[in-house]
Amino acid sequence: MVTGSKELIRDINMNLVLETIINNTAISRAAIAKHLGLTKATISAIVQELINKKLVIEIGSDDTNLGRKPILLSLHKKAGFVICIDIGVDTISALVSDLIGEDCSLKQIKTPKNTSNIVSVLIDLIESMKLPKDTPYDLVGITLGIHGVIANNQVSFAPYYNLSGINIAEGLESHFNAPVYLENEANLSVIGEKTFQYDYANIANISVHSGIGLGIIVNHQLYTGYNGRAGEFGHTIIEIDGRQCPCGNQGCFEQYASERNLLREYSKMKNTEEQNFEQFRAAYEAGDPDANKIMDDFVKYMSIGVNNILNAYNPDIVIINSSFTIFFPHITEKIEAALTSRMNSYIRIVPSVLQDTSILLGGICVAIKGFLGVDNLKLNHIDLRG
Amino acid sequence: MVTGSKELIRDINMNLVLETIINNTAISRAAIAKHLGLTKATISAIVQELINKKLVIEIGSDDTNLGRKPILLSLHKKAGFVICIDIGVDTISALVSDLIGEDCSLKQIKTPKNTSNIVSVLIDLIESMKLPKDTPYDLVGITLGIHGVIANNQVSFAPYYNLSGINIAEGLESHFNAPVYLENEANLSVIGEKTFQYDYANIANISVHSGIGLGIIVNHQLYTGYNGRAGEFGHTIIEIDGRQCPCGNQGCFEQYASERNLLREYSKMKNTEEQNFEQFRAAYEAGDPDANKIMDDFVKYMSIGVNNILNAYNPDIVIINSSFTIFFPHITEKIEAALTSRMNSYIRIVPSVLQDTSILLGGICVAIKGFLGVDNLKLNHIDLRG
DNA sequence: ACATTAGTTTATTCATCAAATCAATTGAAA
DNA sequence: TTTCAATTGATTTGATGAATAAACTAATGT
Repeated sequence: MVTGSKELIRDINMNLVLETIINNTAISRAAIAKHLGLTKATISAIVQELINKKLVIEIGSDDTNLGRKPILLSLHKKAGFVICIDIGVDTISALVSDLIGEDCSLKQIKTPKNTSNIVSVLIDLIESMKLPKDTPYDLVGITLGIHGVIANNQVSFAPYYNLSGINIAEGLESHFNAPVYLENEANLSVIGEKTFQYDYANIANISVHSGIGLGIIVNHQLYTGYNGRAGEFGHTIIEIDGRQCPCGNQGCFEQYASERNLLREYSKMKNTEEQNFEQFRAAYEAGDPDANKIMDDFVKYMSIGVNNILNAYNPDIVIINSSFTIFFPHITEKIEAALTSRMNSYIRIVPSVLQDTSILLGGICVAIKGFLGVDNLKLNHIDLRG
Repeated sequence: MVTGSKELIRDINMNLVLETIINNTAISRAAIAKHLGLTKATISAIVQELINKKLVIEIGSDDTNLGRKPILLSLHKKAGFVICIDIGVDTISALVSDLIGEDCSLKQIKTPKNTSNIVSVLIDLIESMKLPKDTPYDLVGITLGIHGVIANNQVSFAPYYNLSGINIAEGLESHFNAPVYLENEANLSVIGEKTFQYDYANIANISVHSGIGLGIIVNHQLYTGYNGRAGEFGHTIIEIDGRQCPCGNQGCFEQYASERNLLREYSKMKNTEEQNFEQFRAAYEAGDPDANKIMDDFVKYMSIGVNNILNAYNPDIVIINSSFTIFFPHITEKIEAALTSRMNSYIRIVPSVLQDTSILLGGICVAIKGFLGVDNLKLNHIDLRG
């Protein structure tokens, strides 16, 4: 039970001050006081505490044309570092980052066939990376991106690899002495998009890959549902008695709109085995009518999915993350144009900007938020492939 | 911006104390202190303030077998009263209630064809009712249930009557000098169910009538989305290129599962005009095979809708409110059995208990919550037709 | 009389606020 | 060039109010 106390108000105000400093990059005490509506005395006291904790540093003064020059404050971005590891079906990707998502380093390995000793694989991976040295806090959090359902920081269901029953978090926590956060990949994606790109209160982020997942932000917070299964949007039904899905349903959305199924349809048309996305893309750009038909299907099915999201969640914005939107970003305009309901007011439908980095960047945010205690983090996007 | 301050502490703790008193019906200061983890001194001070404000009364002592007998505290349920008016397509229903949803009185009138002077119609209706007298606060809130979309406490879209552009809230507020809350009917329903019946953190409440609406509770709070259109679940698509819907889409859920459409299908089978639900019900109970087929369709379509809700929202519980569930409550078991996905873990699917009173009772809760400032209200259900 | 539980009183702590003060800077008047 | 008013930033000081701990009073049964 959260009751009111002196400690609570200090907590609230300290987090707000820290949040203000981070989200404004460089700001003075006076400006923070004005922004938050607290007195300068209060802000000075809180800032002193943050400086003592080595979370905030003074970075010189600003150029103003009247009165005493303000001392600019900034997050001490090298106070510690965080790690996100995306455990993909084929590849495990690890990203080390400072506290603002800058100065990252990436390493990738093959996902082992047998995942029973995943904890030691991850420990070896982390220890093989170049980690920042001599920081006040060192490693302050690890996030694991999982292709599956998470409940109580454990994998409760994963279709592509067997991680259920293994207590990954505890294993890593005791070895690195830092909190470990497990989260679904689609959920990390939406956190990444919100933090680095689209700072809205309510967001729906569709991740279309082999399956289809939906990351949901409600009132600035990730929504995961009763037991972590919110956003299993690929298994909503869009066709009565439709195509059989391995999940047991007929007519699941991902039997129509997922990359895997669209490529399968394309391969059928071509009477070949397993066309990959690159082949499809080349054919499409060469004007191949079959590829064109597949693209039309993608637009048609996605517009149904988007319609269902709008009428169910009514988010501020819908973000689509898929190979299709990576290579043909303007496809979202076609999807928007294909919406038929006149009940939908104008809502932005946009392609992901972070693309395949959204999971890792989202994971970085989770660990940073956990360490700093900041509710609503805003950071600048740094393109990893720049 | 909500910053920490002394007032905030008092606010938080006062609301918690009030909430504890309401939700426990009768409780002592010592028990509140234990329940909230605050000291007895704090609780005594807050309770004194609440008694001074005439919101809480002492109602004698409890029977214990050792030590001083505790003084039981209770909400002063006659400190004021609230009103909810459900503006239905055919009927306007008004309910006056004390502060715990007991001691209600109901009045119904026909909805006027022309709703341009709706404000004066509502004023006349309220003034024609027997209202409690000589209470400390008198009328403390009015909730209006609207069959349409609400944004910023105004009607932004209503399919069955024209209320857009009329500032109903302001008109009533200035006349009665009490806050007026506008809310969608499906949203009021889910608030009613949560407060009086199913106290879960995440709830999806399907209201099936002429259309299909969904009231959504996320983290104990109503979720309405970016511009109040969350839960327009009747216009999610369950059939690609399916039945034409007036909204412009093809294959909307409510073209299959709404009462109106099922009765229309039934009438077609019978080659008669406009069978009503009573006729259908009689035929079904007499074993009519056509009626049986319609019932099977309802189960089939609803199981698709429920599947989509489970995979999108993953709520703690799904509540279904319709004529079908009122007269055949066990139908929810059939709907549950018709779910085909093996990915769905066990989630309760239940018929509404409040049935057609859920809107009015939900509206009462909104006004009470607004007056008392209590976040998480729990009340006991009083059956209006008892 | 004593153990036990309920509720109140009192002194202390701590985070906020308002106001005064100190600090630093500009620019115009002397 | 010097001086000083104006301005803005940051700190210090005393007051306020709400929570706490601990001591106290109140009531009750054995």
